[in-house]
Amino acid sequence: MNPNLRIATSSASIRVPAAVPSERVDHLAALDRVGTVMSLRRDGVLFRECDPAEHYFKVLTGAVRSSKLLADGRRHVSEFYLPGDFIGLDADTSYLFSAEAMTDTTVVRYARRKVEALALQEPRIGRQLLTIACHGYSTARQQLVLLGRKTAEERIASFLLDLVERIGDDDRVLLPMSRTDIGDHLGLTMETVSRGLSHLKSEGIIAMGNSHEILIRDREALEDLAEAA
Amino acid sequence: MNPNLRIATSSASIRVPAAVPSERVDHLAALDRVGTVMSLRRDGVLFRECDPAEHYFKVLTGAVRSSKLLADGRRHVSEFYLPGDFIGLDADTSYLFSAEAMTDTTVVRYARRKVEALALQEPRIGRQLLTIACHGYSTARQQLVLLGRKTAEERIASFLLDLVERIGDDDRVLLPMSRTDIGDHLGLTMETVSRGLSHLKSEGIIAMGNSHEILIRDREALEDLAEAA
DNA sequence: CGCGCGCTTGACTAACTTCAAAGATGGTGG
DNA sequence: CCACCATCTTTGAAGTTAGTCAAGCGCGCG
Repeated sequence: MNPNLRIATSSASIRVPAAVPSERVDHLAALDRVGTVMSLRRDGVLFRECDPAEHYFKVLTGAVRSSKLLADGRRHVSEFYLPGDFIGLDADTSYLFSAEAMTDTTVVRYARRKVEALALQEPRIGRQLLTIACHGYSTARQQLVLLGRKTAEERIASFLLDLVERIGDDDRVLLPMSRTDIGDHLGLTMETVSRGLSHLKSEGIIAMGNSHEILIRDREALEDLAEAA
Repeated sequence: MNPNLRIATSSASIRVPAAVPSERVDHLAALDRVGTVMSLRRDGVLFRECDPAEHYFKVLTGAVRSSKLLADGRRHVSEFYLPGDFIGLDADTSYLFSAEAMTDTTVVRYARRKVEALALQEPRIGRQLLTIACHGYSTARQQLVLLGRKTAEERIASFLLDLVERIGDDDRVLLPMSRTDIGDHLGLTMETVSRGLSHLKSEGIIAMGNSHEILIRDREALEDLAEAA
């Protein structure tokens, strides 16, 4: 058993991710009855690529990274999951990516079998799952544009704005991930990410407390950079 | 009214895309009753980015390109839709991408409102939509790895294998799209795509009849290139 | 048969990566 | 509480991949 993954006893209220559109009410409440809350330490593994996909997860606190290794060691981080985010809907019979906690994290774990059964009984649950899947699909397609056609600095600007939106407080955000994680997410190297951030700082567009605390000083300029889409 | 888009009279049988996994039966049959068959000429527009998303579509014959323009004219092609593929599930209230026919094409058009109503009545329809959305999500995430971490030649190899799988006949495939479309899909320029194909040809890995007819001569070598994932 | 558009190829350039080293940061134990 | 060490980040210089610009080819359509 993975020592980084411990099952806690209590239940928990789960909030809908702010970014999921068009659905005001959280019909997933019924799901909570079939969910188990778990705690993971930093670098704890939720699942690995190719594991049989028997569970869905939802992040309560902390942050999870979804990644994949190519044969020669190149890594791609396809998503960062933050509080409220649902994990695993893209999986077929096996997971296509690994998922690891980037900081100490709590998640709810749902048996996939039970969720599917519930969805067939209660159309509104099915509908909610569909909404989540469509939102993930849509977000992934936006990221395709970023990786396919944006420059390094545009990618970094888009990334910062996205994170501020999701876990920022006004114009301030604490990055839960390393420069390497960001690079692997944006299709860049750690060094290019670092240089990009330094450049944004030297332009007065952002400020940094420590290297993980970002302050947006000129949101308009950042949006112009992210632009394009 | 768009002259490239004409509504035909007949109904049509719709096959499930071969690539959608884990669902043997096509519960969408009930949907056909609420669908309208339409024909589009080459370059005909199904919808544009920002149009209100009032319809879903499914390709019957031909090929559709889903693309987005950045402010300065850079273009990204996020998906190619081929016979059997369902279009529009990622959209929220507006479409996020434009969709245009790459060749003469027929599609079925479904009113989104009617589909949603059906899905709530009939859980298996909802389940089928969920499967399609998850498949799109999963495919998009695979493409993120390609754009984020693969080299030009690896991208081209992956692309060819994907197309052969979807519309190829054994080891032969007719590309319905231009080099520019392929480049905009793979995050490359037209020239790089052309050079990549020429190089694969010079290595004896593929052969070309005319520039749109590709023959896989050494599938193993192509898979090794696409590899990595 | 000729014309036009898309594809190919070549030479040069730019953006990002790689390799390397120095600078900060934060966690731990004395 | 402070000092040390490991780790992560920043910065610099050189290298590589893919992009840009430009010219010529060839297929397919009229």
